This record gives sequence, C-alpha cells and structure tokens, in this order.
Amino acid sequence: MNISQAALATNVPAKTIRYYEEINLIAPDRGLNGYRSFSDTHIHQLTFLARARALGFSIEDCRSLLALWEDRHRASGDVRQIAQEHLTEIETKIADLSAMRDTLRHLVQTCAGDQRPDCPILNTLSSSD
Amino acid sequence: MNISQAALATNVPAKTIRYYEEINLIAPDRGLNGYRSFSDTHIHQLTFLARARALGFSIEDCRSLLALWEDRHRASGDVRQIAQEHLTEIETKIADLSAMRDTLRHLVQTCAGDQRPDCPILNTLSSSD
DNA sequence: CTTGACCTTCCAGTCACTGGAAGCCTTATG
DNA sequence: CATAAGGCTTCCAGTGACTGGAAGGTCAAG
Repeated sequence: MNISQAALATNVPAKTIRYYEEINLIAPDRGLNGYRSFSDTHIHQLTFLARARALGFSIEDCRSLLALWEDRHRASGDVRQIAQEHLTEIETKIADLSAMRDTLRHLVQTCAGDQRPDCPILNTLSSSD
Repeated sequence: MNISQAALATNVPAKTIRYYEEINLIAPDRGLNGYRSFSDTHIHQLTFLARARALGFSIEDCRSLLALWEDRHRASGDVRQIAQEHLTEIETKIADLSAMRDTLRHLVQTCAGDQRPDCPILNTLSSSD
C-alpha cells in the first residue's frame, strides 16, 4: 500500500504520515523504488493515532499510548493515568474558554454595534479597572 | 521608562514586548543609548494588548482592535464584529473540547486502572467501530 | 516515447512567543 | 578610577504539529 492509499484508508494526510515517520512515531517499510509501503499493522497504528489525536492527546502522549498498546504486558493503570491527566488539562481549558466566552458574550451584548464610536468592548479593554 | 519597568507595569514580559515591537504592534521611543523608552501611551497600549490577549484574541485581531481603539471615528460595529467572530470561535472550541471531555471521562471511568493489561481506553482507540 | 499522476527529499512558514549567547551601557561599591 | 553586577541591545534557534511548495525520480497508460 502506497502512502496515498494509506492516507485514504486512515484519513491521515500523506504529509502528516511522512511527518509521523520523521519523528519516529511509525516506521513503514520501503519498496525497491524507495516508496513507503504500508502493511495492515501500519494502517492500524495510523488509525490509532488519528483517534488519539482527535481526542486531543499530544504527540508525546500518542507515542506513549502506542507503546503501551503494543506492550501486551502493560498495566491498564499506566494508560489510565495518561488519560486522566489529559482529561484534567481539557477541563482546565474548557474552564478558561468558558470564562472568556462569558466575558465576550457580555461585551458583545452590551455593544450597540452601530455607527457610533462609543464601544463598551474597547472601553473594557482600555479601562484601568 | 525602560523595558523592565514597562514589563512590571503591564505584566507583559520584556521578551514579549520586544516581539510586539518587532511585528509592529507597538512602537516605543528610543533613548540616546539605544534603550527603548515607554511613555504612558505605550503602557496603555500594552495593557490593552494584555487584556485582549487574555480574552484569547489573536495578534492580528489585537492589531485591528488597537487600530480601532486609536481611531476616534471608528464605528462600534467594526469592533463588535471582531468580538462576535472570536466569540463564535471560542464557542466552537468549547464544544469540541466538551465532546473530548465526555468521551475521555467515560473511558477513564470504565478503565479499571490496575495491573491487568485489559484496558478499555486502548480498546477504544484501536477498535474498528 | 511522452504525458501526467504519484512518489521522494528538503526547505520554509505557521502562531506567539521563549531561551540563550554575545556584547554594549549603567549603576553601585571599593 | 576600576571593577563587578545587572540591565539593555541584537540575533539565532526552538517550541508543536503540521502544511505548502519546489525540484526531481518513478510508474502506468496511450
């Protein structure tokens, strides 16, 4: 399987697959012509990576998860810890973004949004409160 | 006012202030010795930038907002549009992160997290559902 | 045999900083 | 007045996770 087939099969862009190889996340075989060759195992790995990335895991988290996935003797506690820490990060981000959203929503509602120059959004950004 | 005083007064790191100058976001004066010199206006601009950045506006948004702030004839509608678009982005991010959070929370709860190798988190990442 | 699609590598750019090195300037102390 | 510490300058490089593009090799069809 060539790289474009692999990209199609996994929804991971060819560019990204090459990047994953460059950072030693995956190691596809090579044909005599120098083309990358993807086996079912590689496709599984890419699918795994795509799912983990979609859940917001960092590349380094993905590297760990992939290693644990391939280690038949792993303890599920190791995986759980990575997931738990990531979950906490996500919850923090949501809290930060929610605070921003509340402030912005209030500002947008307060702002007339017309041709007049008076604007509560700018007032808030520049006031010394 | 030297750069470290400005940094202290605005909670914007000196490194970041230099970066803001480099990308033409602010234009502090220069003393005879080549040192940057910050007036009250520059301090206000930096404070404005810090607030806008804290609300998650991109640098380019900040550039626009700063220009609008300094334009006495601006229409508040221009500002409101930038804020509204940013608000929508934030809401999208929150929705994405919330979906991740729900999935992860479920996985973490399902995972025993002990010494056994069976792990629903990895199963989910690798299954073909 | 040529065309066009695919593959390769390498370089550069993204965003918003951040760290560090090399070297000039200022201030305090002996 | 010399020196040492600290602040200031510029420039270069790195972060994370790709993404775009150029230059050139390979392959299948007509």
